[in-house]
Amino acid sequence: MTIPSDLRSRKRLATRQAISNAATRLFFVHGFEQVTVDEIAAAANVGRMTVFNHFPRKEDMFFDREEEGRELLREALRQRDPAVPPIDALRLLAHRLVREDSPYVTFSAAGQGFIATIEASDTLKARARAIRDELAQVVATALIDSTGRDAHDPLARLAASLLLATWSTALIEAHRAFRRHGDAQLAKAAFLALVEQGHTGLNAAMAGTPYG
Amino acid sequence: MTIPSDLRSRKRLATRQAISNAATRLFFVHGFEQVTVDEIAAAANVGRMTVFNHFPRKEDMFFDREEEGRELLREALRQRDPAVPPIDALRLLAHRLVREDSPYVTFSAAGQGFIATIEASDTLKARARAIRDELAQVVATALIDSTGRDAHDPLARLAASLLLATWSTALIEAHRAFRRHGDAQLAKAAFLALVEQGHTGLNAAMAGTPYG
DNA sequence: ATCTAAATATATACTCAGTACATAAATAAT
DNA sequence: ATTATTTATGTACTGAGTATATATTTAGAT
Repeated sequence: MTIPSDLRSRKRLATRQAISNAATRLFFVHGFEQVTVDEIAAAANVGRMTVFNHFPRKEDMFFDREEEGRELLREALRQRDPAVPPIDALRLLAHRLVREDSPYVTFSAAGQGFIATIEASDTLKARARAIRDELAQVVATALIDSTGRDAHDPLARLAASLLLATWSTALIEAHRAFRRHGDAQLAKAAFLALVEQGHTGLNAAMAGTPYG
Repeated sequence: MTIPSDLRSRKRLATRQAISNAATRLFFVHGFEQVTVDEIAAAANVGRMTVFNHFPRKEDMFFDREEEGRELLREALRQRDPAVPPIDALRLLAHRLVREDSPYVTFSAAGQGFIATIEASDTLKARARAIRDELAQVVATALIDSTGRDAHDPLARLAASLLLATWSTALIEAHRAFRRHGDAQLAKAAFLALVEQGHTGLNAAMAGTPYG
């Protein structure tokens, strides 16, 4: 067992990036289903098998950076002020992301292309839903960990599910608002307004539980 | 243009049923991914193309009856007492389904097999999520129709999304409860308890809006 | 009953994602 | 320089889904 040297991992990362970039560009232009893996391999100047070596599924080239989102949620819960209930910590995270212009809540032409590409493909929509459920699982686990409740507590899963439903709806609707009015500030406001509305309900649902 | 006669549609339906039955049985026994379309065609005594003629996607053989669920929601909203807010009408629907032993909220060994088969397959899980989103869309549309609000009202979508998140979580957790305790009554109680909890939040989120 | 048109079933040949397995090329470590 | 390990890639396969053509069955009219 040897620690991977710098040159090797940098080369590997470069190859991965080349593939991801070529793929994303092609997906944006022609649509996900219209681009074949062979075309991506050719565009990235690698063999077809190299593509699958880095990305087990075609969708993974589009949804790179999944892990970041997961880590964002985990961190926010881990580093929260103990006086702040976990769910509220995530509400504050939403505000912070907007304040700090995080790419997750940035509305721009590029972002529209990203969303439009997803909306135009059943496969990408399916993957987006799967990611939403994975994030809900992360939140549920974190909620359980930070309250010391039973690992199978259905309440934690309900809270997590409602939270992710709120966030994803808020994101989608904010993108819709941006598409209609072309105003990024307005879209951000719409995002936060829906997050607040959802969290109002979430707090009510969890009032009197350890998650409230 | 001729109206399809009885014999024809009965034969077509019989073929469809034969395929669906053969497929579902094979999926239960061997798992979704392990069964090929060729095997299904053989088991149902039809040609391979006939399978795709009736079911565009392999998953469709498993999730037959989708339309029923959609219609159930639409009907509940259409036939509701005007004094009852639309969201509450759906809460009452949940109770009615349990009271009337609807297959959707019945917990049994067969139901367990159904859920277990889904849980064991990424493809089926993806389809289940897609159906959840389709139902959310149905609810959102119905909410908008029954209140006369703007067709793009983000609040309706948020409400629908929270509602479906609640229901699907409640269903999954009830199945988990049944798996652990083997008690159908307990599972039903767990289902209703989570639905109530979710709707408490939903009502709070929608208080002061036309959907409350 | 026979003929015609429509609906339904099926055969053939294809595309493309993803897998299994083998091998080559590059890099690390001695 | 040699050997071991990682990374890239080639070949051959499986299986879902599509396109298209054809056969078979049923409906409806005369």
